[in-house]
Amino acid sequence: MPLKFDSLFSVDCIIFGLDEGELKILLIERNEDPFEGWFALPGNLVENTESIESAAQRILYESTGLKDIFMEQFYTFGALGRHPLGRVITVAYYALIRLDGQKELNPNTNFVRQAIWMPIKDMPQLAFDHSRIFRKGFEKIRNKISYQPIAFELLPEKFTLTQLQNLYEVVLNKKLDKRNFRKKMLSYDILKELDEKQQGVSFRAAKLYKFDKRKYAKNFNKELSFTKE
Amino acid sequence: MPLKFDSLFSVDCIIFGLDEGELKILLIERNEDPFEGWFALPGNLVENTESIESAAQRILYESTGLKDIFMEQFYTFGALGRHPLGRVITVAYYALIRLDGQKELNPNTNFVRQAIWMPIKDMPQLAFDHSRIFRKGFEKIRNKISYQPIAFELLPEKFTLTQLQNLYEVVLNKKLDKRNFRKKMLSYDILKELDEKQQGVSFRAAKLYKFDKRKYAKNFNKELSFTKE
DNA sequence: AATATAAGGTGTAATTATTACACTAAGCAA
DNA sequence: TTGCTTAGTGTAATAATTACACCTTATATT
Repeated sequence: MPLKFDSLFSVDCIIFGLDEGELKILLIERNEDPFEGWFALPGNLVENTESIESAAQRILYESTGLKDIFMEQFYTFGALGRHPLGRVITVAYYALIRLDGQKELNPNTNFVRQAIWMPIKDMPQLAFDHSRIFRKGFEKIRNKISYQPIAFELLPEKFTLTQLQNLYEVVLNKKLDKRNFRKKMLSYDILKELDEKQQGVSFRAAKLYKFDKRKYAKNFNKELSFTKE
Repeated sequence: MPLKFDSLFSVDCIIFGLDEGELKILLIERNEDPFEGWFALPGNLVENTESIESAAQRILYESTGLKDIFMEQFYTFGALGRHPLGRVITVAYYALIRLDGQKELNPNTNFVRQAIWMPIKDMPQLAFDHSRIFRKGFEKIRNKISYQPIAFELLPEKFTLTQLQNLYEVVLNKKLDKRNFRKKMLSYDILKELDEKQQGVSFRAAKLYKFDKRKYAKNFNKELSFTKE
């Protein structure tokens, strides 16, 4: 095997989470060179005995303690200068996760100093070309949320329509009309209205809803459009 | 560099062309093992001194003689068993090209026995996991043609509205209404109507149009929707 | 010259989707 | 009881989509 074809490759993950209505992504602080002390996307080299998907799962687990997260591949980055130590091609994944209460992060590999949830509005400069990867991934979910029911993966199982609308507004970075949003969302008939209300709020409590996978599967071979306006 | 991270990786290309209204893709017949004598997508290993994009260009040139084709990356395949000789991860690209008259193919590398234009309706089983790659790429352009002006890259510079409609019908695999198609397409104001007509047809000649990049750039930051119906 | 053939080219009405817009209701807190 | 905050609701105007059929024009044939 001639050396000129030899390369390393890696996986990098953009993990989105919603914390009190604020969109965050998971970053690690690097504990080794290059870029020691910098924030980066969780990622590492792929071994040649594992599939890319399972590498993504393993690396995420080692960096953060999180397990069994559904991830979707979105792009592969291989510019020549992207890694200071030589040719490393990286396959980028994103995932949307439900934080609910527990969001402790427990990295268990020594090249990670800590893992944190970073509000996307405060994103620092990242190591390597990770800022670019992040922008491309964020663009991807912004686009995807408009026609696929991925918002529900970020919300708690039971949510109010206002929470749902806020999420769309945060991701799309624009205001939506309350009446139109509700009318449209309900018209798709993919939500189940529960007999429950929000608890512990100091104002009129809103009805809770669940995303109904059954209805969704029944009503949509074709795509939705959640966001024209 | 520990051996367990060592991998090879490659680029595979799906090149679409339109030949007398028929959609074809470019295949090579392999001249060496594994899969000697099988048809495959043009592809090969990426050297560690070239970017993925330039590797795609180089490999396409070696396999077919074609140069300076715009290619877009769409997915990376890395299942463990996908290559019989070991771990090879492949980055897949597609391109749409204008065949016009000249469509001779001149492979100049000895692992390619011949390169041919294969009608997509006659696609044979391909080497490696290339059938799967093809399906995913075709799905991608089918999706993309619905909201981006990529159809024009396949057509000759001057085309009739019927040719344009036929292309949409072939890619989307459904009939469209002539009046509605024309109304909508013209409403986007991205075509330039020429003072010329089709030549050499044995029936009433149709007006020729050009895609007008200027108008397109002016009229669209947002996306089109060519195909609801 | 007349006719046949084949595709080019065109409009309207019904339906559906999208947008803009503002007030009352409910629950809690002071 | 009053005030505060968010929940929840409808309508009318506009725009987009769909369904649908006939006349026109250029060429080829007799």
